[in-house]
Amino acid sequence: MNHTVGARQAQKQQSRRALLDAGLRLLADQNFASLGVREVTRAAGLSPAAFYRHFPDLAALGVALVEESLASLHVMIRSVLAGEGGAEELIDRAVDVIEQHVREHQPHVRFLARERHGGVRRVREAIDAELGRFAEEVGAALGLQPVSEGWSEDDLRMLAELYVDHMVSTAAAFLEAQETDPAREAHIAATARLQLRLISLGRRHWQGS
Amino acid sequence: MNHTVGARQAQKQQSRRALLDAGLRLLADQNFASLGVREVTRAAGLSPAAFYRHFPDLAALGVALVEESLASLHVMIRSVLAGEGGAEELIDRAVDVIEQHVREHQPHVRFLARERHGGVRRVREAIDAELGRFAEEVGAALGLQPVSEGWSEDDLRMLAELYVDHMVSTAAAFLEAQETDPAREAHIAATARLQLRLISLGRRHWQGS
DNA sequence: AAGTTCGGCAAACACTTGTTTACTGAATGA
DNA sequence: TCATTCAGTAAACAAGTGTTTGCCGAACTT
Repeated sequence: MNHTVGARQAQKQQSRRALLDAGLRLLADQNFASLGVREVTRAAGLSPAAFYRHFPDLAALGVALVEESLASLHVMIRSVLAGEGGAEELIDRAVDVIEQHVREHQPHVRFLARERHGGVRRVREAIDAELGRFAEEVGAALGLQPVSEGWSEDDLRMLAELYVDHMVSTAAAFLEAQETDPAREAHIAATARLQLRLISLGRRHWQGS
Repeated sequence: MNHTVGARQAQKQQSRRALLDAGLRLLADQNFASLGVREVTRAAGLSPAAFYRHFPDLAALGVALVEESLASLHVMIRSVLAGEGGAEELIDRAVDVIEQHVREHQPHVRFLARERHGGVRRVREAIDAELGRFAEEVGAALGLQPVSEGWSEDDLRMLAELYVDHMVSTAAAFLEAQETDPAREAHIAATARLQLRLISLGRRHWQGS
């Protein structure tokens, strides 16, 4: 939608990108609340004042990062639910996709994990709202599966939230493993698969609430 | 063990407590990494230099808080597993106890939720290690239940981790609800109960991995 | 070609920060 | 009673902070 070009806009976008990237890079080993304007601009190669040409606040930069991070999440969920196959195939694919996603978007995922319960309210709420919409999307997709015949709206939502929470926990575990003990990754994946199988077993025997 | 008295020691312990309390209070709306020595001592009514009579580091204070927080968690788990009753009663009691625990130890729980993936490695690792031991305790308790006949060690551990992760997610949800929309608490409790019922259903039909 | 817009800069504002220093004075022990 | 211990203090250190100011000069518009 925003294919305004012109050397002016282009360079502005470039600086904005530099700020976002610098922020994300710094967030590798500190949390958002302890980030500083000067720190970010220094890492981006800009002057402190330049920051305010792009964001009114540091929190605004945080919200922008949330949007970026979750856009990639929505892409991910679709690639899981899109394919064919039974429960087993779906579980395997889901865990694979999560693992790969964490590897490829490590900074974004870490940002989400860290700030989900972090100290900056606006960022926290943005994440929670988006994870809610995420659960809704999962719930709708679950409703289309044959296994869900006879399930109420509420029960579907409950199940979707269970899946989303499990996904978040798994992603966080992958993250921690990748930066401290990569050998654990396979074990985490195996555990996650078993847990999903157990949940899907409970789902098949569910009689409604 | 430490019933050393003497007016001297007593007052020192009192100051230490003041520092811990002040820290915990400040952590209500910021994360640990952005905490400052001056900030804590100011809130505790001491001079900045006094801090170093008690802790070498701010991280040391953080680790002390982790220990406090998790002691109360272990007490909690025992009070859940101690009682009698079938799966349904156990689920109801578990959710009740979590809800009550979050209410009574809000600052500690928030601290754990926030710093579990927070920016200070030493604190993060202390929490993760303790949650691991926690899962172990749950796994052992699960193994004693009749439903677990024929379950392997690994499968029990997998199930225990699922329960612990679920407990953490639920606690975090209660926390968020309590400070933004207390009316949601009942709904969260109901959802958590349903999810636990679904898991326990899967558990009854589990054939082993 | 002349005029306007505006992203970026250096400098200055009034703070806050962690940590060390030399000190005070009450509790302790001989 | 007198000497020692030691939790707590005020003051100073150099270095960091967010935000505003006036200005420059390249990119745009007319």
